[in-house]
Amino acid sequence: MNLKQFSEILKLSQTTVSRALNGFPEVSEKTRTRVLNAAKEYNYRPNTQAKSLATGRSMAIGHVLPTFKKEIINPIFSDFIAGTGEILSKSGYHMALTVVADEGEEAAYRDMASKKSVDGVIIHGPRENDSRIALLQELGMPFLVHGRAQEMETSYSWFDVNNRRAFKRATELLISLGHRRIALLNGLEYMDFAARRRRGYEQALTEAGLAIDSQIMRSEEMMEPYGFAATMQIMAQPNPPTAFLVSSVIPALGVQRALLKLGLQPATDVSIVIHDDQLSFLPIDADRPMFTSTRSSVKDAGKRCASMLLEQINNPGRAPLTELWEAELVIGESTGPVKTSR
Amino acid sequence: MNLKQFSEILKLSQTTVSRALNGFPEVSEKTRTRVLNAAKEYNYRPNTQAKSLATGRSMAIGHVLPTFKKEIINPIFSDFIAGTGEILSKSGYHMALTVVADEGEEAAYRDMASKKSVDGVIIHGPRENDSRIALLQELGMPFLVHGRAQEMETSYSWFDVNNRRAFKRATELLISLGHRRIALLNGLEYMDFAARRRRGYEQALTEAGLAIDSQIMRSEEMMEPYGFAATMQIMAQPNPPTAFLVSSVIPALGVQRALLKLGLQPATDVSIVIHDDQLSFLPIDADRPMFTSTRSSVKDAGKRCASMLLEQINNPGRAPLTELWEAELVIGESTGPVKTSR
DNA sequence: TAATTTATCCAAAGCGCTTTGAATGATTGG
DNA sequence: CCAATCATTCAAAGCGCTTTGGATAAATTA
Repeated sequence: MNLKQFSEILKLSQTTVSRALNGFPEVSEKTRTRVLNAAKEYNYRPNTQAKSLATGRSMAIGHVLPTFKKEIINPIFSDFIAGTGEILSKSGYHMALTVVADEGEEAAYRDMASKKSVDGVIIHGPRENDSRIALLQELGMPFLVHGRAQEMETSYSWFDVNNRRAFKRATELLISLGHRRIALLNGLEYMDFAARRRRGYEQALTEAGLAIDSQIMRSEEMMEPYGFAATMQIMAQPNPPTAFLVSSVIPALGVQRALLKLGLQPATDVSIVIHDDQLSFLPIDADRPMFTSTRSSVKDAGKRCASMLLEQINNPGRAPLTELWEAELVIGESTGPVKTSR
Repeated sequence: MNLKQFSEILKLSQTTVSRALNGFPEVSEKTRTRVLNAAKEYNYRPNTQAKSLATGRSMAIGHVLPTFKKEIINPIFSDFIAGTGEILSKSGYHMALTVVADEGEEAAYRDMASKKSVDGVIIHGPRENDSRIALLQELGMPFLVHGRAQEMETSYSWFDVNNRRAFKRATELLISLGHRRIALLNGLEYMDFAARRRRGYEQALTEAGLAIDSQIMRSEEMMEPYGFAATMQIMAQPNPPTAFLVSSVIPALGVQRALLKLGLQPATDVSIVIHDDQLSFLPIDADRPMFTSTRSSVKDAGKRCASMLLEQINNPGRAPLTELWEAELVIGESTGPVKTSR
């Protein structure tokens, strides 16, 4: 059923029906309810593409997912879009996903822009001086960065968690518990968030007069085996750390596995602090949190990002929006005072 | 830049340009290359909605994601779409995601159908006698079910892994290792795949003349704490099992954590077999697999589902397509012969 | 050479909607 | 009672593409 047929049934013009459906004031309440009821009865809904063509708005926001190295799509993504999607659907938007190989990323954005297939995009996992930002600005496509890209002169809209501060506080917590050697299992440091986390860690160490030792620092993709392998290796060193700072729950599970394999008890023998994105499938806070963590819900981040992007789309002229959230420091069962050496 | 402007530059009609771009034979090779080069030079790409409106095809396939209980979006989903997206983009398709609350699911499908916003959909996580199947058939929307729904009379296209067989074999393996009490930590059993897994497990037990004991069977959402809590509780029982069959890596990590906490060694004290969807962020097969598992890549499943759906879309008349994959049984480090009791 | 075929190209209609500009009828004021 | 205002409604022009049904020129055949 299309508008023409539908309006013939109602014995109204297409104009009136369209206006009635879209809430314009030039139509009487009586006819509006008549139209609305009939729409429900005949299950009439305007064709998406026709509507988009006429209005010039696609009512979609895009995510470009590069199958970054090893063809991984970050698991954090499922939680993020759970949040994003919730907000978007309330505004009648949906999400368009495009999966591309690393090289195809720029082309994918150009594609979206020239085909006008989306009204805006969310940029994930910004790197230093990320080229996507300049690209989208050039294309005139509204966008919001989930994270930030350092060393950018131009201003743009972003949403981020204060990763530096979070890791600084986490490190300080460990220091206050008496730990002097603290290992860092970071994410890939060409990712902006990981770089910031490292800076926070180093700041705290420096301010406490502790040395920064690259022997106990790692930077890799945040997977379980990474946590395991790195821990096994680091703990085998002559002067092993008494605490670990880990960038995500996933590798932290590997750390835990390694410690237990080594016969070491978390908290008593070795402390662990993690950053927790509160992934829905890896909740760590059943009753008493399993890990001490700096936590910030990635799903909530998704919600906020969606709102901010919509804001941006609906007010094209406006200045960039930025927002920085502080992570919460939650004490769990994985930290304790350093063991007074025999 | 639109087609009109673009064709004026080329001093050709819109018809010819359109045909050149879409590979129709009625245009000379010379003009075709001229058009193609110009398109690249001027960065011309046809407007998506206009094209869709004219052709009647949206070049999108839809995923409806219900934020099922606890607002979880299954982490398996990220890997699945990594596969799906890869195939789709090769064919010029993209994915449209809609996140809905449980109740809104049917409405979301109706919406897609009447708005003609997608050319087909993939149904995730089918339940018994799943109502979505009848709905989509009624709506005349091409679809493919990832999984199967039992007790459906009508035929439809599906792709599935032989979950029953996989769990039967896994159970048989444990039995052959001498295990007589085997716990099952299943997913939610109103999900078709989980119900089938349970049946496989029970079949193997029955055939071996072993009792089915609901005391050592659980069915819950596959999260880490579930594995932990269930294991702690089951192992505290009078006659604890000597092996665990676990539905996913995620709860298996919890099982492992529990065992280690209880001072039990996997394989030597308690055997574990899991089903492994080969999630990219939880690879268990670094060198020697950490877990013995029945494995089947969910990403590959995503690829195959995409192909099958496209097939379905491109040949509207054709009979439903079905495909059943066998999971691979991989021996890892988590299984061993039962401990001969003291 | 005239008639036919073939290879190219094009004008215009149509996809289903929104929106402009105008028309109609009802209401009000003088 | 007529003019002016207001509230409703509508016809038709677009949005940017594809595609039908020619038209034109070149190539082939008789």
